[in-house]
Amino acid sequence: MSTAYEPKAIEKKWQDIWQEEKAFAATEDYTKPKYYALVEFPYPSGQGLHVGHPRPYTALDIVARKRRMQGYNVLYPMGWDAFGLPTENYAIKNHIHPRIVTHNNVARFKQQLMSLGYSFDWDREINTTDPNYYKWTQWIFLKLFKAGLAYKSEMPINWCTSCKVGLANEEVVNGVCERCGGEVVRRVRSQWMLKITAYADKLIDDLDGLDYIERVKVSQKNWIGRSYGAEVDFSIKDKEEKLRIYTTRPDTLFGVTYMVLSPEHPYIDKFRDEIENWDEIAAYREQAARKSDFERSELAKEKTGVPIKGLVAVNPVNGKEIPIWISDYVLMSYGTGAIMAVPGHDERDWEFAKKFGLPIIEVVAGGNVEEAAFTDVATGTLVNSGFLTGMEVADAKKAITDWLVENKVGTPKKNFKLRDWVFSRQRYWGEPIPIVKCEKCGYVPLPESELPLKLPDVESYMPTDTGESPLAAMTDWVNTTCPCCGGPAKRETDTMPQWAGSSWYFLRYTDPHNDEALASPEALKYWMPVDWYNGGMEHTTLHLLYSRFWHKFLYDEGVVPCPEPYQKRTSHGMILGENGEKMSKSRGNVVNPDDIVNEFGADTLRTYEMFIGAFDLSASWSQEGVKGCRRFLDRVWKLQDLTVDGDAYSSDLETKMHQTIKKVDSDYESLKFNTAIAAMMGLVNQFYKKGSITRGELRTFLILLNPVAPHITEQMWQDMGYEGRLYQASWPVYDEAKTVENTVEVAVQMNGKMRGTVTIAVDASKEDALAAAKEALGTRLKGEIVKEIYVPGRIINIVVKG
RNA sequence: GCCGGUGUGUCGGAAUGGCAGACGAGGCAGACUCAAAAUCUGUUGUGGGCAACCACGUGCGGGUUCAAGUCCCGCCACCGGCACCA
Repeated sequence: MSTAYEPKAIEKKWQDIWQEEKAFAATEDYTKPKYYALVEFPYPSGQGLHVGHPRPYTALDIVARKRRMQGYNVLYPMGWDAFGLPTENYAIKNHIHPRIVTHNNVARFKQQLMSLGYSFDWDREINTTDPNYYKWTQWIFLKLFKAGLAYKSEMPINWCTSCKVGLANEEVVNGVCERCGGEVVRRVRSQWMLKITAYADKLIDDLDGLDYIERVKVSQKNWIGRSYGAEVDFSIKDKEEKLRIYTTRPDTLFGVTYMVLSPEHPYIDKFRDEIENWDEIAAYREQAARKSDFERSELAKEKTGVPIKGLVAVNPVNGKEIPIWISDYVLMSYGTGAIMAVPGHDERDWEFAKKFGLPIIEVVAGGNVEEAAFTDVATGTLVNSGFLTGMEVADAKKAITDWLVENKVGTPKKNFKLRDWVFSRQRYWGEPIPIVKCEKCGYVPLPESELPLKLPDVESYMPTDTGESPLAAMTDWVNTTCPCCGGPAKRETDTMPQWAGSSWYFLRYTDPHNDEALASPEALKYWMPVDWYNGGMEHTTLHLLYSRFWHKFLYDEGVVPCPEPYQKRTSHGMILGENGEKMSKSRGNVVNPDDIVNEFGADTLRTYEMFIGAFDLSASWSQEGVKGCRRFLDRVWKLQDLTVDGDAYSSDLETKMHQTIKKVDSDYESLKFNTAIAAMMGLVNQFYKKGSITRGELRTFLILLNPVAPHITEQMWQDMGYEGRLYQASWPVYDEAKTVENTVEVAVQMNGKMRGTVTIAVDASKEDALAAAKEALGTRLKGEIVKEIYVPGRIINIVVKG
């Protein structure tokens, strides 16, 4: 009899052995085939590890361990995305330096991750707050600056009047500060911006060659929001200036009945003297300016606006004079800040026209424009549209665009919803921006030799009243000399956002200790791109887009060897509390992974998290389910007592063995860990039913289970006296021919309804199969047979009439 | 409103158009035990029938097919994201 299964007695022991033997170190042998598996590195929060973390980590740990057993040189690294607001706020509240808070949190996280037995290569651990790391974050920023992709711009930010602090959009809830409930207003500040829009086309087009799950691609495309249309110049009566608009429906130009300017449109001030109802316009504009984003969207349903008296636009296609309105449903930040309104074929324009009694002209047949805007572009023929009348929408678009170009009143134009990236934070705990401002020379980049520009060790990192970064108070640090002219200059006091460090960290893992470059060209050439990257859906449009942007830029600069950082991207679902709600302290449904490891063991936690359900869907925690997985591992442990001699598979289980290898192998590849584990549970049940397992069967079984439950299997491997370590074993292969039984149970149906089963040879002829089926049906088979269907190995269906 | 996702036993969840409910949990019955826990064995969709068996059953309504949880059309509910992008 074996001793009882005691995870505590074996898990720490094997973790230490693996560490000592450098079992999972990626080697520098660039002749071997490589595999780079990556999970998003965590933000080391003060709460410690959440049970959500192990889900993706275990999933790719399974893939990494399997790849090693398949002979790959595997890179599976881990690190810390440690700059950020929560640490800074905690530091302020508790009067501990953020560096120390980070250090403590990282230590705790690392200890917790270690206790789960992940095969991370800990020699490559990185930390975004390490000056040796952020030196290269700053280096990339300088490259962006020199390439003209980093620039300063006036931008409104969210300002909490009570905390006196700039807030991220996510920190503004229902128009008030998330933390104190204080009023949030918009303040205009000069901010560093990154020109991600310069890569908008590539960020969409290059998705085609990538193995990303479809919904990630769709989200990225929608976020970038590319549209094709035309810019058209409307003349303004008795004026030289043209009113330029953007439209995706130039084909509807004959249906324009009015124009709308955004309240921020420069023409309003420009033509102030001509506007007869200036007071009314000014009042509307002020009202719009006062609205927060929240209020603007709340009031989105009810359109508001004021006609501008004294200005009249002229439609270039037919010379018709049309009124110009001002309304906040037109945004200054998209297109030209002005639109042509076609109420017959645009829902917003239709709503506005109905409210203010403006005319509606039908120019595309197919709907009833008095009832609703007709926006279908697939069907419909142009009417009331001069030379376009009679054309289909697609043809009309092309014809009118040609006409606009020919008559020099418009051009084809492509637009994006994507905005440039606001890259400044008025905070202490982030990477300093390596720029100084000189009165004479303007914004001057620090020379590379001065990197890293370290965060000064301030006494107080409290936010200031003025909305400036706490760094601004550090006059010794701020006042410097200009690298260009040597005159007095001031350092930039804003820091980078948390997204900066995570936008290139996957490159650093390939060569984490390099002092000469962010990574050596050889390491990058060998390891990149990442073969499989898994992370949360919440990072689809921010982190994933930002890091692709940086990578593409570095590719254009010749720093990295490939245009895309990640070949494959998958996403995991959330783990919810037992009540099906998101885990949170206030709901009291938080499960601490440490407790599960203590009570059941790391292997049980790993197995359960993989068994809980489909990997990409959210799943509710169940303590009973955890117990079931522990019970399974107990049964695995006791297989040792059933072992009999024999390196081969026993004849009655041979097929089952080959089937299970095939199933587990393919399920691990397609993230179907729950069914892989179910298959292994089924196999264990068979061993018990039979009452014995050969050494050869157990050996294969241990390898299959190892990626999920590495400690128990490694221990059993040793106890059974198999050669070497289990982590060094080779992944088993199956024989396709041996995955099929000689005889098979086939369902028998009559008129498509189940009537029983027959056991026949797997390659039985149709005649034999039908004969067997008819015998099984016996007297129940009556009436005239009209059709007989036989799908070998699957089903026999006899269709009768009468 | 738009985009994406999800609806299957008591619960978590399985099912290349081919035996719905694998696997796990829970329940019930039994074995072991003085007893309980643990463990082991059996059983477990609903209704009818002593039984063989029959009928019904994958959110709702239609359809295609010899055969639909799966494909098509039209809805409903819930979850997540975006929100006047011309």
